[in-house]
Amino acid sequence: MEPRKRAILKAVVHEFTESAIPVGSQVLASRYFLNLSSATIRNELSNLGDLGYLIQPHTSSGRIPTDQGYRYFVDFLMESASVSSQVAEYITEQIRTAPADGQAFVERVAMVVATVTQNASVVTAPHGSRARLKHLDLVSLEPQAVLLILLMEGNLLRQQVLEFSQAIGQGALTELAHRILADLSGRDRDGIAKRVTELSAGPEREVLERILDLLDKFEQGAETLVVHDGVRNLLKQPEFSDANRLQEVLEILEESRHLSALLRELIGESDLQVVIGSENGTEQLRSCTVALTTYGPSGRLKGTLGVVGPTRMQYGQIVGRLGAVARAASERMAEMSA
Amino acid sequence: MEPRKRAILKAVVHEFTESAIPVGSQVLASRYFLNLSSATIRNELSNLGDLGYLIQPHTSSGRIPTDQGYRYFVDFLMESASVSSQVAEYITEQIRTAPADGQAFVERVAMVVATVTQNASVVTAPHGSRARLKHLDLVSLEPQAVLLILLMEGNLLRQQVLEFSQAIGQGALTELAHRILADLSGRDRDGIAKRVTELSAGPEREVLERILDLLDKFEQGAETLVVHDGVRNLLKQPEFSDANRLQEVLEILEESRHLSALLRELIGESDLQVVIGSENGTEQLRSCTVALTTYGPSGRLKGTLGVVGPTRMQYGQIVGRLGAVARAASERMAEMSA
DNA sequence: ATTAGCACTCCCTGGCTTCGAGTGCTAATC
DNA sequence: GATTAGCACTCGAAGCCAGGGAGTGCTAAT
Repeated sequence: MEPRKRAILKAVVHEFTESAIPVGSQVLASRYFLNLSSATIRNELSNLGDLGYLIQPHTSSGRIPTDQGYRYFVDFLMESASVSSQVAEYITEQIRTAPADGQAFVERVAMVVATVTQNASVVTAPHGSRARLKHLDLVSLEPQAVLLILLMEGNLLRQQVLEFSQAIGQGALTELAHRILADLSGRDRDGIAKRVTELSAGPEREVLERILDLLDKFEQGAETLVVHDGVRNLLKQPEFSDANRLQEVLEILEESRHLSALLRELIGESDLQVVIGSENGTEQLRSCTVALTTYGPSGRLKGTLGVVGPTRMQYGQIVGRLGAVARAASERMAEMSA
Repeated sequence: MEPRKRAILKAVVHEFTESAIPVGSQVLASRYFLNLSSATIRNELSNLGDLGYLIQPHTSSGRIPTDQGYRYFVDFLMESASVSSQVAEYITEQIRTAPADGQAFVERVAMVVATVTQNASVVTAPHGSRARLKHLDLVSLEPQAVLLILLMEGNLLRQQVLEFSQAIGQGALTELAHRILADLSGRDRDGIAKRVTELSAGPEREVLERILDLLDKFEQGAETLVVHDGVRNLLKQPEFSDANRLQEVLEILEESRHLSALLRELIGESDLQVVIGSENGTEQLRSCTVALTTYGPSGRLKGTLGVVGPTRMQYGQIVGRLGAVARAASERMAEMSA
């Protein structure tokens, strides 16, 4: 595409993401292209329309970018904005003072992302099949019911009730927990799986199998911790002044089952993913952009962090700030689990 | 107040909570009072207006209840609706299959409340200064940093990082945790406080003091677990078709710090609390009703469970269903921690 | 005390007009 | 050949007006 077309597309996206009103040839001429006449720009706009990058809500209105237009912008024109020192300070301060508790930490991250991007945020706790077991405990509830407590890397506590076929006292449980912990501490999922195969039947093997179950459940996603925040920010955007739009989005956000599956699908392997409007397989998100990145203390342990907002979002700024939060959160976690 | 006035007020509230349109004398005459003329009803409506129970959005429109009108309705006219067997089944099924994990359990309860009331729900985990310690663990993170894990009644796990003045190995920590647990298991906050005073300085006392800190922090509220769900339901209500209204409410719901303070203040000692519109001290909730009840497995352990919705809510039905959920959740918890 | 009758109020709706920003096209210009 | 001035045209937004209707308050009759 010719440089001038690119420049005009970029200007349209800039202008529209800020003002939310369709942009016409005159404002472009007067604010961005002083050496071009509005007529010239009209021609270019018309071409960009033919190429599928821009659309007119109705004849004789200004242009707004199509999903494809945003896509081109994000892929080729966007500059990831540097983060102002004020915002950077806010981020580091909030992350520095975040609690070490895995759940609470994730909630703090979600709050920070929502605040600095002024959109809705979505965050999953760092996890991964390579995450290592840090601690484990067995607590007797009823004669045959036992609470299994797992502490994984990332200080994420998990609990699950196990039903034993016969009663075991707390003393025996404690002893059992010790033995298992000594055996498994520092192992990841596969390490534990290997250990299971080596054991003969008995309570120890039973517990190990349940631990594996639990880990797999978290990994396979149904139970992955996903929190969201900042829905209130979406209400400030004109595209959500109509309640129905927001309702669709909320249905996705509040159903964390859907959400975790969605995130898993979207983020794939890449480090930064921007999914624009109809690129979302999910019907309810067709007017939203989801921007995601990963964070975590190590390669073994990765969480997802991102925003959900109208396709008309300030991509450059948001990508920049997402990165800043991800970096801060990763560093903090590395300290925590050092 | 004369019986007939009460009947008419009741009819107005019924009609308006269902239709959301101001109700006039004719619909009342034709649907509720076949033996009265619309003119008679007009007189009564006018009187009810003078008494402050009804208001007209504009001259020559039907009446809608004032906050005071709803208050009278709730105090004297409302019949807590019995829960249909279908809904009752849904509730028991969802609660029965809820995970034993304290956090996840609360989230399930919030989901159920939101679903059966079709409003936004708010739920806190059962807690209380009389709750008993069930289990405790110390895990070494860094040489001098130790993760304290507490399991309280209600299967609510809490964690906090302790910084020790000197390094302690995991072996010593495990031994310490055992000793403390043997000492404190089954004690409540005051029991632990008493034990602290009896101990001389040392790592054991240090840990006990931190445990007390942690417990008090949860009780005093800043850290009380509060979850909400069902915001999407509010969007179906016409009073929130205007995004600004919803934004105010969301600011309260999403700021769980505010929320927990609010709940603590509202619920007081009573078992069922309905706070209507401007009765809310909180400015942002002036057009909302908050209905709360308590639940928990025992007198020692009480959580709050309730809804936030427009003042025009179906009070009878909602109160009935809140009660049903509270009962189911209480029973389930009693089983869990038996 | 109740009710029929009636004038009145005020919102809602739909149609109409005006206004203006923006367009596409054509012909002139550089 | 690209650019631009000029111009007719389109279409939504906003304002205005009239008609319809639901609902009221008041008065007089029952």
